[in-house]
Amino acid sequence: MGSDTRARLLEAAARLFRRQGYAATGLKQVTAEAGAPWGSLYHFFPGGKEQLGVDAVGYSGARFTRLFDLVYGRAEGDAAEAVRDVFHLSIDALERSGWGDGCPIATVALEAASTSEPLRHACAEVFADWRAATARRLAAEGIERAEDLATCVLAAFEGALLLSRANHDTGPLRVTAEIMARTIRECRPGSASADSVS
Amino acid sequence: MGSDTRARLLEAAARLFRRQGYAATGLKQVTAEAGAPWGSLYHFFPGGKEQLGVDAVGYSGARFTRLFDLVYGRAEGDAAEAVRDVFHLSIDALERSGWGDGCPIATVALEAASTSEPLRHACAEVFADWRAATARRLAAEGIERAEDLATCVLAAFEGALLLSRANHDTGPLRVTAEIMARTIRECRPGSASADSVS
DNA sequence: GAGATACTAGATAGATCGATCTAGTGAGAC
DNA sequence: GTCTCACTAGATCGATCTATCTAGTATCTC
Repeated sequence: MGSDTRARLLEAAARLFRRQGYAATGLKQVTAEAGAPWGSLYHFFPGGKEQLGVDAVGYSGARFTRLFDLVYGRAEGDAAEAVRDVFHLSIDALERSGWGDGCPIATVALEAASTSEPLRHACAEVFADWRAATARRLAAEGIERAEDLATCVLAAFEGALLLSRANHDTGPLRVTAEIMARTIRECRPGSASADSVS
Repeated sequence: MGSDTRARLLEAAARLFRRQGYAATGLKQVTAEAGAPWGSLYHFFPGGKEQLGVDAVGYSGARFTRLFDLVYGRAEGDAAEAVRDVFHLSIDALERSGWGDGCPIATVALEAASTSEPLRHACAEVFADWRAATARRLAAEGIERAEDLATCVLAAFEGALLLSRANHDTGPLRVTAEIMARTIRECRPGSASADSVS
């Protein structure tokens, strides 16, 4: 047992979907990148391309959830600092990969939003996980309405990643990181404007 | 002169790219949707699919720039209110179209970011226009670092649109609109935390 | 009317797509 | 040994893709 072919296929698919999207990625390219025979693809993913997509989204999503939990679990710094760290991890990944490694889910999510219900649902679940991880970190600091703030933080992160990738410039990620960190600090209990909302 | 075939092709391409992305949209589908003959496509867009993509991005981008200027040019409400209005325009479009009409650029931008330089550049220019329009509106209210705040607002908008589309739920757009409106108000001169940054 | 230009119309090419199918290989069960 | 089953290997299918090519039609100029 134990052939790692399935894992290699999943990894290759995740990498290609991240870089060039779902529709632009051919299954032939996936098997070539994975060094796997064509026949193995339909052995491990009898549901074809859509199943491979769903599984790859779940795979990438889980990997990033672990990464979030790692950063959020660190002792140093407050929640604002932790969020800043997440942004800067993406900055590094973007620069190191030549603007290739953005969000592993976003492209597929947009492509599938009105096209494939299983794929869209898989993306939505990943986003929910990321949001929940962020919300827990915010709530640990006593921030009220942590769920809503986490939604906004995740949205700003995804959007900034999109802008930075499109512009080939890390500026949007850097700027957005600073402003969101300040926004988080202002939501802390005891902050001057924390309860200016209700 | 005066055949509107080119305009119909552009409109159909923009609509399809918005809904299902660049790679997933076939040129056959574009001509069919436009009611245009196949031959006309390469007559008006000799550069093929890529030129059609670049032109469609510019077309959609200009249309939205006009829409932004319209909303931002209104007399009623402050900048925070205006930004809120932009978010809610998208909420309406999303609901009316059954989650189809998101950002007309974002999907293509992500697909092209590491794939087609001309296409990526076209998207970057559109984003720059949108950011500039937002920055002007913010600066008109005396907000400092309006460019940076506009970047953040645009990022949050794009990200919230992505999340709402993936979740089939306007919640992320609504929540993010409120938080960004508050953030803008806190950046106004005279606000308690306006100069707590430097 | 003649000729040039702009556009329409669609056949066709050649490549590639996702998916199915058959045949073969290899390791473990008994 | 041999039976079984997980997996490999790739030929093959029909559909669809982008792009090119040739004709034909309409419209304007002169």
